[in-house]
Amino acid sequence: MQNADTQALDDLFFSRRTIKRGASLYRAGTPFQSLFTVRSGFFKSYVVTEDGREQVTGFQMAGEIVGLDGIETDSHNLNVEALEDSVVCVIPFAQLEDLASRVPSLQRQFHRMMSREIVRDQGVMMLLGSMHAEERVAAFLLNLSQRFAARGYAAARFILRMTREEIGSYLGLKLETVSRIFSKLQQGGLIAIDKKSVHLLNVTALKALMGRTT
Amino acid sequence: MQNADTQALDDLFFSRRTIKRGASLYRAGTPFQSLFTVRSGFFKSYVVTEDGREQVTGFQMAGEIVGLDGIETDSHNLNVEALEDSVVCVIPFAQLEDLASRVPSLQRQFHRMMSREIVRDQGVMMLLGSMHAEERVAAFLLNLSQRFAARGYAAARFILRMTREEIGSYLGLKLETVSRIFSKLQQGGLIAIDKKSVHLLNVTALKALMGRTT
DNA sequence: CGTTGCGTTGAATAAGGTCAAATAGAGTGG
DNA sequence: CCACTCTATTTGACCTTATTCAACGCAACG
Repeated sequence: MQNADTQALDDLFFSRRTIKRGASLYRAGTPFQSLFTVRSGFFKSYVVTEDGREQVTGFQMAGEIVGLDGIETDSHNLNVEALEDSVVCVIPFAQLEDLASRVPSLQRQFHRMMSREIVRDQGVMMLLGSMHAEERVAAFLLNLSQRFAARGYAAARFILRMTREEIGSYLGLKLETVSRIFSKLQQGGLIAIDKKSVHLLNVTALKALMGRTT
Repeated sequence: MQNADTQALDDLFFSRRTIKRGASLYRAGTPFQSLFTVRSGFFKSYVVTEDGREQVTGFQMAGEIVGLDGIETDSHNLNVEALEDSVVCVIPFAQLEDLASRVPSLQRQFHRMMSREIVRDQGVMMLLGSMHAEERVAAFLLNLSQRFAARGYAAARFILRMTREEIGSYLGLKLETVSRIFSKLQQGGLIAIDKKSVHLLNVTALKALMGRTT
């Protein structure tokens, strides 16, 4: 969802860090020191309960920010893992706060970014709380599409970096359900999907699916 | 979830505003100018989709903060409504930002607060995405209990300010399901519930319910 | 009192979940 | 390069859970 907002931060040009596919950017419980903006690649963030259940809370792509969960307690509350080889820009938080207090526009920018994260999460709550499986999957695809488009990638054709299980976890569905719905959408001619590569054929119909009053 | 954090803000002592039961503190789409801390009373926040579905995104009680959703776009994304006659403290945001940039501890406080909101939302996502109806209700009661306790009220005995339908919306369940689960928990001796007044009889068992590996 | 909103409960139904099997790739080591 | 393994995905059959529909009770209120 973040658009040009992170630009201001990126321009500060802090150090970079490379994270290999499957590796963690940070883990829950570890000390919080920096925020990260994704330069390239793809991440998932998730929480794990005591009893071992894992809930994906979001996917982050280039241009988006990661780490806001750590500010509250000075230690991270989420796990963030690269779904492909990725590069992030490291923004030491102390430095950012200091700078923000002296540059009002940066402060503003930063606050907007946090607020956006809150609003985004509430959108997910909406999705999880009041949509049916099919609507969730449609919403998920459209959201990805929109984010890719916002970054100059093709809106209608993209690669799913995550597994069906991760999608399911994010959407509050089982992986089989996700798979079935993909198949169904394909049969309906709304999308073409082969493994990880998706092609949105009928965006209008997908949007209609989302808003259906079941 | 907010504890003494809002204290720093409250101490700034901005103007107050009274909201009658059923009245809105603010509505989605209206311009954002201020944050609010709840001095007394009880609120619900919710979003509405184009097709009219309503999703409750949270309940706010004394000591908690409201309005963070408005920062991003300078207009509110949520609706906030009083569930009983309430009083809030109005904090003009421009003033807060200005002050924060000059008082590092206040800046820090404010950032923590936003981060806490993000973490809280992710907790709700966990709840909605990976818990069963019974676990959700247990989690809901325990969460309320904990928040009441944090404010010096009785942890085991409190009044539900919201209807079954609002609870259901928040938990991603239908009101009948919520009602049934209350009845079941009561039969199991975990709680005593009569209309809006709840008494938690076996907190340990409720916690166990939450963490069950179904 | 009648009405209205909220809550409870039962019976039937539908939506997703679970279990299981088959297939297809991707990555690995020889 | 090939065989082998492991993981991801798809699909079917069946089952469980929560929803839907409906009836009823209760309390507040004009």
